[in-house]
Amino acid sequence: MAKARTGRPGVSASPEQQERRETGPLTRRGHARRAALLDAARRVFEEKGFMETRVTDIAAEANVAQGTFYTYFDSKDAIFQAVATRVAGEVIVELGSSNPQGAATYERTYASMKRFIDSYRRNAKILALIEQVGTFTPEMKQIRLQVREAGVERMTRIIEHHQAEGLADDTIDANLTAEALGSMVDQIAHVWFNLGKEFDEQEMLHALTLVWLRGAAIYDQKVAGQAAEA
Amino acid sequence: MAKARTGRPGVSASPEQQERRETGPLTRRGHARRAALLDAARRVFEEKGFMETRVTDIAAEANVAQGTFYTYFDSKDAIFQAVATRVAGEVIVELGSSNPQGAATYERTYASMKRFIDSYRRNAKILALIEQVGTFTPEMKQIRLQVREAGVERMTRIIEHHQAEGLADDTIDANLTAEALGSMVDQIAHVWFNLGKEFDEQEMLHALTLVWLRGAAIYDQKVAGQAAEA
Amino acid sequence: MAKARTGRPGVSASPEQQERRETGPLTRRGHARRAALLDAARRVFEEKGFMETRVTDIAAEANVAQGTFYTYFDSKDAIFQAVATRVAGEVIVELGSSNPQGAATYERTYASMKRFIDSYRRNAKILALIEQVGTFTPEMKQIRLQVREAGVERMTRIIEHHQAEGLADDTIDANLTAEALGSMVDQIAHVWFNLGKEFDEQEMLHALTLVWLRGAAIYDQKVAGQAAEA
Amino acid sequence: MAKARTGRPGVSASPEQQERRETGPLTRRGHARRAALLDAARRVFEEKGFMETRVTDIAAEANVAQGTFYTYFDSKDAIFQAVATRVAGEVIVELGSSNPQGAATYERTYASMKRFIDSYRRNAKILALIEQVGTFTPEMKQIRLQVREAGVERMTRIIEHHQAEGLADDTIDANLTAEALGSMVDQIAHVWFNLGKEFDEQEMLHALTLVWLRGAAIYDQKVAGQAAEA
DNA sequence: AATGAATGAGAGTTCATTCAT
DNA sequence: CATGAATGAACTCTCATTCAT
Repeated sequence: MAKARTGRPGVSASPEQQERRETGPLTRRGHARRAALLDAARRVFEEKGFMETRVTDIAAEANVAQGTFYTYFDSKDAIFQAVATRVAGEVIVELGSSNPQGAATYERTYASMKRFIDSYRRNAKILALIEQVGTFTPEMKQIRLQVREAGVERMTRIIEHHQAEGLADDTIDANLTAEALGSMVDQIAHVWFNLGKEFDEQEMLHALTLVWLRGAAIYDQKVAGQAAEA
Repeated sequence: MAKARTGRPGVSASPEQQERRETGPLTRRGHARRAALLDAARRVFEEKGFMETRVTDIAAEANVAQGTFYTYFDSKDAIFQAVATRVAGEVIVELGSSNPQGAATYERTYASMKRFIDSYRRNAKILALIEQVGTFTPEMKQIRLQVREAGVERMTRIIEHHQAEGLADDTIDANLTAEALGSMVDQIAHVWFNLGKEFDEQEMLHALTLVWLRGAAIYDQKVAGQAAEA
Repeated sequence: MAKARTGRPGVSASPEQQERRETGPLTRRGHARRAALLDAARRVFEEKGFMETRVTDIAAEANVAQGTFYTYFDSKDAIFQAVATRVAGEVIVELGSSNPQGAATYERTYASMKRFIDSYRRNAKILALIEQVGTFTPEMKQIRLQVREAGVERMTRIIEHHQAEGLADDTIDANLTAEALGSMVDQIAHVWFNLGKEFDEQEMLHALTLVWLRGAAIYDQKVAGQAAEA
Repeated sequence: MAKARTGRPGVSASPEQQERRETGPLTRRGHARRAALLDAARRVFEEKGFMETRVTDIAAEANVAQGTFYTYFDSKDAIFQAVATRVAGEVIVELGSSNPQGAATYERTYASMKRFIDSYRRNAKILALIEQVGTFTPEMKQIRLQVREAGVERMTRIIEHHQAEGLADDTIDANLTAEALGSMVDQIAHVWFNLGKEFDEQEMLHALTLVWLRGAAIYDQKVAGQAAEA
């Protein structure tokens, strides 16, 4: 009789169909599929970018039919948000896992920089996409800011710690300084890995470390020594 | 740029129309039309973003028929590139216009920061779009890098000037340091005006100025003074 | 009915499942499930109409999984037909249950009208859907005509009875007149309950009764009296 | 660069694009195209019904590309409404064009019935579709009621005219009687031409005419004569 | 040189139906 | 028998670009 009125835009899915998408998969197999789709999506997004990625591509990469995609995700935007949230979470965890205690010596700061740069490099593509998609979606802007915030907060705590210990100029605003220095590292990584400008890793890490310590007004012998030699 | 998939594939524009586009407008009226389209495009792009902007919108905003658009520009991509190039040029000129001679005192540096921030604020939307579109087009990446380069180069010269005059630690790499500090300012402006994080203008400018001077290892009384007071 | 285009074309259901559908439910629980699905379907169809009803909705309303639906019914079309047949049967029974014997006085005719109108009102939504779906399915057209036929036949018998008793003009064609008068009542009910035109119940029943008695050329005192008064 | 984000549901057409649809075609060629599409739509709707009609079918029938359809109409629903409105208007005009003056003799009434039946037969398919689509769209319900109203009003005036002239029982409610009798004729035509029940034209017209005159309580010699003969 | 209409390849999404567990 | 997930053919609508006038 009546053929299916399939794919008619403007007619939204019946509530019952959407429920599963909201509830999440119920069976073990369902969970596996969802995860497979997420992984596939990450790979395709990294390869093709957001706009060039088609839902078809993701489904194909995950070896499922197109319709299956919609069992788990509402739309391309939705799965991107899921991927982005996961990556953002990972990056935040990676940054926070390091031990920021003790004095910020040149070596420690250098190691910290290296850790950030490595983490960024690994996730550069997705981070860039978050940035790009953030242009049209407020949610992505939030995620982008959260990643940033994690880094900035950590820097703020380090600076405050040094100020409290008398190891840093305590007349400066720790938070704003951290905002500035965090931005510096963030942007260098972006220019490096996303815009494709090439830097020598060691030299760049050295430069960042020096500027960071000086900018944070931390009294460090090596830095001071360098200044003294001048 | 990547080929558009729509239109009438397989059928290319008639030779005459092609030629007209390549020659550029010859008459005075033609020039005016082209300028009107560029202005309209900038406005529409700023309002709607790149993806959401339709060629129709630009034509309507410029009060010309849709077909007329293609008399002056090859494609949506082409007009965006034209807009971007113009804005980038303006920004570069604005940054370069200031006088970087003389010692980089706190006041001068602060003023310089303010100039940059103001310029960015005025052009924030288009700069963000350049960034966004740069995700898929190498040409835009280049333009983005050029804007950056202009700022970085200027900072490099300032640092080198101070090093030559004995007013700054000359053991540091002037160029890499400029890259870092330039990134800092750039990114702060981006977070501020595009991601919408709010900062107190004076405080932020103060913080940026201090970090800049310290990070560049410039010997300045006020900065030193502050450190001394601590 | 016309073939559905979706699903997994080319792959037909496994023989076992096919058989189960044809045999009908054997266990007591099976019967209950089938009934629950029918009830649920009626409710959903009434609320959403045929096209907007999804198999999912019916399954959810009946608290069974989607797959279970197909254990009992071949398709959405099939369950609609089952619902329609049931409702049609009920309506036919309701109409036939009244006692058409004796002279068709004003009071009796009025009461009969009222019974019809009430029955229609109760089943209006499904009757309208039968009509609607009848647009594409011959089976539904048949069911629609059967309901009608039941009413028309009954009216035919009444008229013929009166003609035989000398209580009505016997030069008129009893059957065609019944067709006309049956259509009248049917359509009024449709306009009233489905198209939403509002009528005063008593006045409308009065008007229908008068037209019916006059149209059927039945000699009734009250009707004649009214005419005489004029 | 960016490929067209074509057909992305959820993103509505830019205002400028929609404008033409609202303004209507500006050139003569445009008007012709619009008319061609309307004609094509009517043909396809009549052949396939509403649900089975695809926008593709209409475009093909009108010998235009799919996209051209959307230059003139928002959607399938929109063009159906346009077709329906036009047909409804035609029917209303056809009904109103006849001259209802003078006494409603048997012959005049018979001719009037014939005119209605012929008009309905010609437009039966579309009228049925209006009915069907009316199930989901209030606008169609309105159009359907308007067509009805035109007929009912005309009948009301005829009855009132006769009542005023002393040629009809003036104790009956002219309007409700017209509602009843109009419904009768309407529904007979529907059953006849849409549900496919076959009637002998002359006999049916005769029956309708008699019932109409009697039901409207009009004193006519032939009718009275028939009654007298009985 | 300008206009307004024409084009058509696709992209996203739905849902009846089937199948593995 | 029940369940929940899988399938994929359709179908609608968009918009960059071209063309006839």
